[in-house]
Amino acid sequence: MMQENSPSDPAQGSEFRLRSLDAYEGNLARRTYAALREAILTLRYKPGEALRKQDICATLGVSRSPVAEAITRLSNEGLVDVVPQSGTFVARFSMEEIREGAFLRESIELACAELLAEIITDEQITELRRNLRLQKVMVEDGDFAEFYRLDGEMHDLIIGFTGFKQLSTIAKTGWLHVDRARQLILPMPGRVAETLQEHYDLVDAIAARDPQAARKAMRAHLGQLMKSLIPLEKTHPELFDPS
Amino acid sequence: MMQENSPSDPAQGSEFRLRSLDAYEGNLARRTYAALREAILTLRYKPGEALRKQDICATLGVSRSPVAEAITRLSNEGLVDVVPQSGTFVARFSMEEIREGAFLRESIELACAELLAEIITDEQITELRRNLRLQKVMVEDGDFAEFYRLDGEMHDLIIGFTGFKQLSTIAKTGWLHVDRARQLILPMPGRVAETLQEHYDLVDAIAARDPQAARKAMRAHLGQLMKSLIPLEKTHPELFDPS
DNA sequence: GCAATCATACTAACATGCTAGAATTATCGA
DNA sequence: TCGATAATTCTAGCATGTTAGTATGATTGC
Repeated sequence: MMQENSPSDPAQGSEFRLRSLDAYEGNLARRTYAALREAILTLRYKPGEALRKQDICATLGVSRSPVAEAITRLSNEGLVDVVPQSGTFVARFSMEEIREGAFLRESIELACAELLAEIITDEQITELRRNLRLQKVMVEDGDFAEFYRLDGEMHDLIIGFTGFKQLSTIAKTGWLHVDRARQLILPMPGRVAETLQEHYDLVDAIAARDPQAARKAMRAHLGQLMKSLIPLEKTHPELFDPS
Repeated sequence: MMQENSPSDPAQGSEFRLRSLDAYEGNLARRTYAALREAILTLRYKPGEALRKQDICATLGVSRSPVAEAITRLSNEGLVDVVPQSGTFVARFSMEEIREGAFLRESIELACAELLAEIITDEQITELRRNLRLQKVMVEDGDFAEFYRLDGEMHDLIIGFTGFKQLSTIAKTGWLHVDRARQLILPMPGRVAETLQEHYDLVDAIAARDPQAARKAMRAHLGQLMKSLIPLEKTHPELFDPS
């Protein structure tokens, strides 16, 4: 099996890319997992790149056990590919997986929105609206990072309001690949404003207790996102699975 | 933390409950995971029971490493609860988790059925119908185990026909808790016949390319299942999470 | 008899040694 | 010069030693 390193980064071995473990919580294995996951999702580890266990151990100051467990979890989530007796590689993008993640999230959130239209409380609507107001501020200030954080929080709120505890985790796991790909897109002010409007439409539909409209808004929203992701396969072919 | 063993089985230590690893495939860790998972899902390991790593190692003839990795995976799926520095316990049933698993699957399959209504091919419809004919035979013969296997296969087919590769795994992971609880229900011939009819309705709706009808059929199907699961909390309180 | 304390026997979590197999590089033959 | 082969150096996977924390049972003090 051959899986070339990026030829551009021969001397980046000294790992600046992993945050210290005490930025996270849990046991060593869980924290190691969190650190690696973040580095992969933010593209500090590049798709196709080999993951050197020894370097990771040295950088984080832990033994191979927690690192191995972390890699196993990442492998289960599809963020890394493990090749037996050979190596572990950061998974390349796959438009197929991205579509699948988006479909999964759409499935879950459509179902949640539909359910919520029946059971949502006024306090919960207020919380969603508050989140939207914050989003608006971030768009005005051009603080895209915080906007995306609030975006994620809003989706979390919608799922969480159903009362289901694990659903959000599952939705986010599927969403990982989408999130990683989204890092490649420079946020365009105009597009972000549109996104905000889509969020308004979605919350309005839920608040109006109109499942059909909520479905439509959710569809439109995710459809727009996919439209922005599809060109990536052409512009960054080296980051994608040959398929 | 206190988590009493079932007082009824003091001497069942000798593990008859795990199938040999060569019944599965993959590396040791994966096979160990599969063996434990099967034992838990078939209730050969009872909810609340402590999992003794040493016994498992001895029974399967492997070291602690693959067992530890297997338990980590089971923990991620919610099938076991790990108490740090204390012990690992087979997760008790939780009606909340069961509802959530059912909701997740419903979300996914509704979305799939809706999508399929647009893209399903005649060959795929034929395959579904063939599966139904087999189901009918099993109902006639009273072979409930095989019926349930075909049931699962049918759901897999529906999801798989969308072309998404991972979706089925996710749906099944959420379904785990439901599946485990279902082991407690004695299949009643009458109910199984009804279930078969629900399957017919579902496939008919998809084949007729009628998303609305497909949604309705799927809803009805899973609603019936939940109805049969709810009484379990009363009849087997010791297997459920105190909540 | 009963509550508090202590010793013991467990466990998960972590560190590390070992092995087989794959990729890479070096060596050799033409 | 080039292609095949052999040696080296990687790796994942597995086994096992070690540590720290928890639950349990015995012992003590009253």
